Amino acid sequence: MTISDQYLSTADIAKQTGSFGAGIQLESFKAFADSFPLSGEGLYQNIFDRHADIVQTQKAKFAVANLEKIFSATFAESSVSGFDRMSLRDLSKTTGMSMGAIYSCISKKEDIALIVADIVRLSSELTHEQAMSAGSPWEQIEQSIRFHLYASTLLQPWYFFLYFETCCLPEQQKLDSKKIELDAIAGFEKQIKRGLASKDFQTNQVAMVANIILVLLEDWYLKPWKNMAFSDKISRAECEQKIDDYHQSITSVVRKLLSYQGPG
Amino acid sequence: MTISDQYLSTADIAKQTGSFGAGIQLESFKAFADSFPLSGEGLYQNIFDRHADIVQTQKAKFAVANLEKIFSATFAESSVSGFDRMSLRDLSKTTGMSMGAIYSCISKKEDIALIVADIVRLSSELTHEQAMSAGSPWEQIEQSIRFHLYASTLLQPWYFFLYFETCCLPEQQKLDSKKIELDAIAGFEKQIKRGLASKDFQTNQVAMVANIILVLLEDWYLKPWKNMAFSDKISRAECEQKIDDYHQSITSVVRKLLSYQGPG
DNA sequence: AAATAAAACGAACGTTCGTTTTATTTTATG
DNA sequence: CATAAAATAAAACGAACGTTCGTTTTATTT
Repeated sequence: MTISDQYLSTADIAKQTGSFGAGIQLESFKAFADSFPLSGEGLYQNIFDRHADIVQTQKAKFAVANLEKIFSATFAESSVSGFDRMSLRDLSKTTGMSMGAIYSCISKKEDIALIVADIVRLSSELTHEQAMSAGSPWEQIEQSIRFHLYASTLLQPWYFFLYFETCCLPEQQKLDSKKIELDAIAGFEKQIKRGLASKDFQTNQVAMVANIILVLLEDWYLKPWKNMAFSDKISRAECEQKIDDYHQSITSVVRKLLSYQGPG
Repeated sequence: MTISDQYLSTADIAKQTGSFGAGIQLESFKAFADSFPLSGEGLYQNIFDRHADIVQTQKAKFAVANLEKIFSATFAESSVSGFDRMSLRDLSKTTGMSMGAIYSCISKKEDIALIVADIVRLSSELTHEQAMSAGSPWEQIEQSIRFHLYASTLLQPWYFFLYFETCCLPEQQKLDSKKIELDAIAGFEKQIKRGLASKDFQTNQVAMVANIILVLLEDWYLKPWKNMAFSDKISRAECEQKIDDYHQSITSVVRKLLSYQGPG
């Protein structure tokens, strides 16, 4: 059994609760953030629930607060110097936690990276599920891009970390990480082909257009300095505006490449 | 004086020799490889010349052979585990060199990353120079893309390494690395604006199109598993074919986005 | 053959890291 | 207040790391 197998996928959770990925709102970024299960406090509550074997702290209240400290500090430090160079002694200082406190949230340093990989995988599965929902081919693509932008904005440091620290992970998680990307491209290809079949789209570069969508989505969370949507200094309204602008840019390009003339 | 300042730029070299970046052929990949100064043996000879302060081995013959071993092994190992995790003891085993031999080519581990940053910067400057050459706006863009594809194919492990190991570098080199990307985008924007001015192109998404070109070029050397152009198993002719196919894909997309109807 | 200098060797050093253990104190909650 | 959970601070451990350096090998010249 690989490590990625031992945690429940969204499909498993859906079987149990019937509602994990359901009811996610796309009307606005605020509505999305409020309904997305991996947002705000819910994110760390999810980690606490999903990784009970790793997190030794028993009370959710303490675990959630400390996990937030650990991951925030990890992202801040490793985005500058890399995960390997971040020592747990540094982490202890920047979080204000003792070594003992850190080691009651994780059992080893690598757990931090493993949990990030798990969360991003989970988020990607939610994104992938949404892509299967009904609507015209164009609506589907537009909504998928929106979902991906919203999710990767909320989880920007997580997506960023997984992309650049993949080589810190065991072999299976490396493969999982690559599979996330390939699945995303395959999803867009499928949507484009559907539009070709219904004569909504016209192109002989299905793979290329799908790939462009993906790399533009990656660009969003990998190069936050290109857009300033992730700064703490801007308001949520400004952030929402930037996301909408970028969404508009991508869909405009894709519309042109798919020769889509219809509404939307 | 920053470290990047202490090595000659292509402009400085051009002043001295008048020919470092001149005469690079774009007719075919083979012609390019033969005329590109950072290709084959010339690459390590260049390192030996440019970094005489680092490389303590005196005879070029030995230095070139050992530098090739060191960098080849570094790229092989660090693309899997990352530069920080690659120990110099591993490097000693895989290269068959002793620790002492390694330390007569470099003065410290970080030198390896610094030299990679220098070579990629040099290659990018050559690319940037070429972009200034004459021709119609469309020819210029097409040629720039071709130059970038050829150079980043020959130096794929170098470009790849710099992208993923930037955080292992000192602050100045981190900034340099980001500047390379921003300059490339700015270069494409300039070319697009030129085409807009001459009415060859038509778009209201200059920055977006320039950015798309860049991320597609990055995709080429960052995700070699998408295309198999970097495998040792394929012939140079097959490799050239794959580059041409990808070049065709990019230019086709860009032509569409710039509404370019003319020849080419 | 002898001399020389470059190159290669590899054991050893000091440091840092992840991790564990210890004893003690603080905090939350019934 | 009582008690269990949580957090603290400090010390210690062993493994692994980058780096150094005295020595040996090799190639070339005298």
